[in-house]
Amino acid sequence: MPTIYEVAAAAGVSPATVSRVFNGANVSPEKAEAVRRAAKEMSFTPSRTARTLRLQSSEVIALVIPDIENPFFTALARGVEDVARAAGYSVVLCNTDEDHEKELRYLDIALSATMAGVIIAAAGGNSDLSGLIARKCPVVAVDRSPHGVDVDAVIVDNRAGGRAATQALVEQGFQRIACITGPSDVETATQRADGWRDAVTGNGTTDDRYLRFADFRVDGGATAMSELLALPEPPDAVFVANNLMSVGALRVLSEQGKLPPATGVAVFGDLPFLPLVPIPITVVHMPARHLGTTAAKLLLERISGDDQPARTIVLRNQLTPVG
Amino acid sequence: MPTIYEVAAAAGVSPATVSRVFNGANVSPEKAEAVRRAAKEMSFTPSRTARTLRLQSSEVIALVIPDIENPFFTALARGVEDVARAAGYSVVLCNTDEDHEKELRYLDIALSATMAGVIIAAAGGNSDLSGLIARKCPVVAVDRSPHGVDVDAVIVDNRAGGRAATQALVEQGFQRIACITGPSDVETATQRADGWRDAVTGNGTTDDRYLRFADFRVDGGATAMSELLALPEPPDAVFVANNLMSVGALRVLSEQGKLPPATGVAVFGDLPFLPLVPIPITVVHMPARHLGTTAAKLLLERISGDDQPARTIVLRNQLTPVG
DNA sequence: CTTGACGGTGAAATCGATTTCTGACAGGGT
DNA sequence: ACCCTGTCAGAAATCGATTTCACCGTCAAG
Repeated sequence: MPTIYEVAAAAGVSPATVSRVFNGANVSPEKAEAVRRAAKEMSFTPSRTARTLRLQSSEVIALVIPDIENPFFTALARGVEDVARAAGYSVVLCNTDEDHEKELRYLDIALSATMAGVIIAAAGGNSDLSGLIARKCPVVAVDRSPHGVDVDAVIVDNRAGGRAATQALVEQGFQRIACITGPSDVETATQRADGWRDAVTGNGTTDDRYLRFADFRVDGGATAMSELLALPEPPDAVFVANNLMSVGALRVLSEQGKLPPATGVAVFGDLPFLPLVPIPITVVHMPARHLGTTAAKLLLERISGDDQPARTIVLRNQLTPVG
Repeated sequence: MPTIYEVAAAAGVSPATVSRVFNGANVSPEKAEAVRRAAKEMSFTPSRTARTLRLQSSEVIALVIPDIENPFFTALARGVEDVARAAGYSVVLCNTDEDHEKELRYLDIALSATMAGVIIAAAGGNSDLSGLIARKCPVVAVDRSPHGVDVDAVIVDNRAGGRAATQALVEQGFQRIACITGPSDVETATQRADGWRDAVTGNGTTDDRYLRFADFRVDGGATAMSELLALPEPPDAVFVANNLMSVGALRVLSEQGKLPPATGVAVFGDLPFLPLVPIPITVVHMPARHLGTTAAKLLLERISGDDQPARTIVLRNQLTPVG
């Protein structure tokens, strides 16, 4: 790894001049050319580490997500990346696995590596962003807005989405509509369940025996579905609050020969890789990529010094009717 | 961001002592305690940037993949992450989008940030790893082994997998077996197609009109399938060389009412989120996570100084029969 | 009582880039 | 001829941690 000093020596100038060439300051054409030749010659790349240390900031933003294997979050990541790259920033992806400890570790890294900012889909509700806030590190919450701290957030209207999905089941004539949602300490999970409750109230059984808190994963969805079907009076329809759990739920329904249209199914969030649509289910489409691009834009604004009070942007979901 | 100097001042010791406390060198219990108290008090975190600059290496490894939205690569990423984290390393994910320029940029970053090592699923065959090699930066190739350079690699037997998948179609009695594979400059694509050719030779039409080079993406798979079906004598079966393209291909087959078992379908690689298995297709299961864990282990060995000649590890695929 | 070893500590050099400060020099106006 | 302005370039300080080197006690062996 050649350094700026070696390049300077080779080009017969001072390190300061080399730095100026690479940062677009005023340098005479001849010296600039000499520097560029020497740099190319020895394939010199300025050390980001040294640069970051000196400037106390880097062009890297951290994207902290709870589950890298969920297509929703990878689509979101693509959105973030597109915007960030266009602005000259690199994105590093941090997978927390819904684990607060891992999350905290990554936030620590973001700080101690003086990253430019953080976009976070918090694991659980009570993520500790206090360190970032105290250090004035720009933060944008996405998909889930953490409890208690006031930061920019980009979310969807979970309650309205849950309500609309459930409402669709009501209109299809189902009577006992169950709900499988995520962990009770995750805001998106409870809000979607609230939407379900809104829609079933007065339109069927609101009985909380039909409500299951699972884990936003395939197996959790399957387990919850099995439990529901084992009830004395099993539900005739189910609203599943995320994409992965719907996979599990549908598997169980399939095993028991109760696939739609026998059972009504509405899902919050899409599964991008279904080769065909053999089964009629209602889907609340999530603008995953837009969540990412929007969050990235907000973050870039903050990074460039914008310090207006925190904003919350609510994107719209779209309901795909049964088809 | 408090520095080691401020902690030293608060604890009444020298910065050297603070450093020693945090790195487990010999320090008297009282001073150590004082340092720890002061550090906690002002919630001090050592600057990774400074540390990295001084040590000329960081505990971060870069994982460079061509498509973060492909479940295969995210599963692989999980594997890498599990092993890396257990060894105290952080993983940063770099998505190249099959773009050589982006890839080169990320490799440059890895170098200039003095990362501990790189695991790369190369975009296209002729990725330029020469910079890494010249700088002796540990590299492990995964899934695809780059052309021309001799580095550790963890791969699967693509040709054997392609042959087995196609052979299964032969045994099911299909006559005109087509092949949809990836870009012709990606090794995995051509090898899988070679496997197809092995199996169809003498067992049906080897006509290269039945061979399509697509892009390893959903839409590419769909387009290729449409073209194949539009042939004067369309194929009665198809071997699709990756998971995403199979989604597109099956969509087209569905639209034309030619879903399996009417058409034979065999796929290299799995789609994890199929809620049910309504259609009988043959799947070559890829050990994605194992590819990741194995690659990470190799890399860690290299990082800790192992300099034996490069190795190639070939993992086994498993054929899931029609079901 | 001297010598050597050793644990504990601080001062200062170091990693590689950026930037301020300063000086040299050229050109234009009076 | 003199001053002022402006451009270009180098010396040196700086970012924050690590580590070498030197030094001081203390204690044990001779």
